[in-house]
Amino acid sequence: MTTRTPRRGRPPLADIEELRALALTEIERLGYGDVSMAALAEAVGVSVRTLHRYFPAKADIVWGGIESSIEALKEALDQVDDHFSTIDALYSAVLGVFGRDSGDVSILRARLRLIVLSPELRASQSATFEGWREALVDFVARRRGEATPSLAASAVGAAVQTAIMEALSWWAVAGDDRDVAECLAEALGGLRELGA
Amino acid sequence: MTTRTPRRGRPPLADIEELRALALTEIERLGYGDVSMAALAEAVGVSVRTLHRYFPAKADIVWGGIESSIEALKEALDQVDDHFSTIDALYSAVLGVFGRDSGDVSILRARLRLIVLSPELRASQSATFEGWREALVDFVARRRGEATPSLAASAVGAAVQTAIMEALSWWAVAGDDRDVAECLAEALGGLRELGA
DNA sequence: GCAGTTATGGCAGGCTATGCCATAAAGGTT
DNA sequence: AACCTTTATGGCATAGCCTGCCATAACTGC
Repeated sequence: MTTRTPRRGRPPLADIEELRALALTEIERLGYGDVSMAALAEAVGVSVRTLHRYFPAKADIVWGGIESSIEALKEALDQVDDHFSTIDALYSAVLGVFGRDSGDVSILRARLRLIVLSPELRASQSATFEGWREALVDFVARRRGEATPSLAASAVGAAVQTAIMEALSWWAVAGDDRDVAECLAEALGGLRELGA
Repeated sequence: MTTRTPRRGRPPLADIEELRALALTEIERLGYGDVSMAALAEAVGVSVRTLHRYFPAKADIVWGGIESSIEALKEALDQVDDHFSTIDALYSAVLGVFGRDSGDVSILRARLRLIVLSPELRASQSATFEGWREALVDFVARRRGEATPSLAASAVGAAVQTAIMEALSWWAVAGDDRDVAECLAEALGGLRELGA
């Protein structure tokens, strides 16, 4: 891709995704709040300073790991049938991203579980989280025929994101008796009934 | 009220609300991110350690200042006419808390402005914020006839809180051409139209 | 005056995060 | 080969938030 530059100076020690995978293993083993950047640095084999260069903030290790889901969400939102209502379109697109059971999604679920179960991570407001919300806001604005998102679109987009996070939270902490689709349907369904 | 205990040991140096007022003045003067706990401690005249005892976290200085709004919100939600739809009831209650122009609310607005304009504060997920959401979730659950909040109620409550925060954000950063009621109406209106 | 109680404040330490800079490792140039 | 440029690394210092521990201060009751 774009990483095909011939490189001039000293080559990096490792790929960022390798480091992330190693770090996430450690985080899942010990818990996000109970493993320090120093411990992570030792676990993945770089200095603390370098680790901070790969991941500006500790939360980025986890949040950045689901960055690809934003692109997937955007694509899914673009491909939804026009005759769906906005909320149905959102449900369909989100389910398309999180509901499938490929290996990718299995990892994605583990990451989300990590985020959802760690208050510090939920609050962290990472760039990934922002991008995700932006995608939802843009979609809502488009549906409303707005060139630039109004307050209404921003509020709805952000609200939907919150509802989705809530659904994923319940799913993450629930036993095996509920699946993602069910949780998402209930959460977004509640939103749909609000107007009635 | 409940503070009428006869006191045994050493009396506190100051009332927590006095400290909060002093600290908030300093925070509003310099900006939340640009004033350290050390600076605040000096400004209000207590040690850093003691300041941390009054306010477990820096964010609590600001968030705690709008704690009373939770009670106000709960009361307002209790008194809404039953024939209002859920979303109308929420709009009416929230407007009742934030829309009036008493001196109290003027201070409340300043606090909210502070929170809304500071990313660190928005993300902080304070106890006050949690309590506020809890009130909304409980109301939604009650409306849905649930003894204990379901996922749907939790999602809707949290989503509504997000929409409200978005409305307050726009209002806080907007010029003087929009008032709170207008912003809240647009944000919640967007949510209402979602089901259509 | 003495004991018990409560609040304060200093100190040490752990944590995340950033700036600065010397050093290492690669490619290109002469 | 020697040297320069470029890029990455890692160590050091620093700032800031937060907590535990403990000595000390201030007030009440005996």
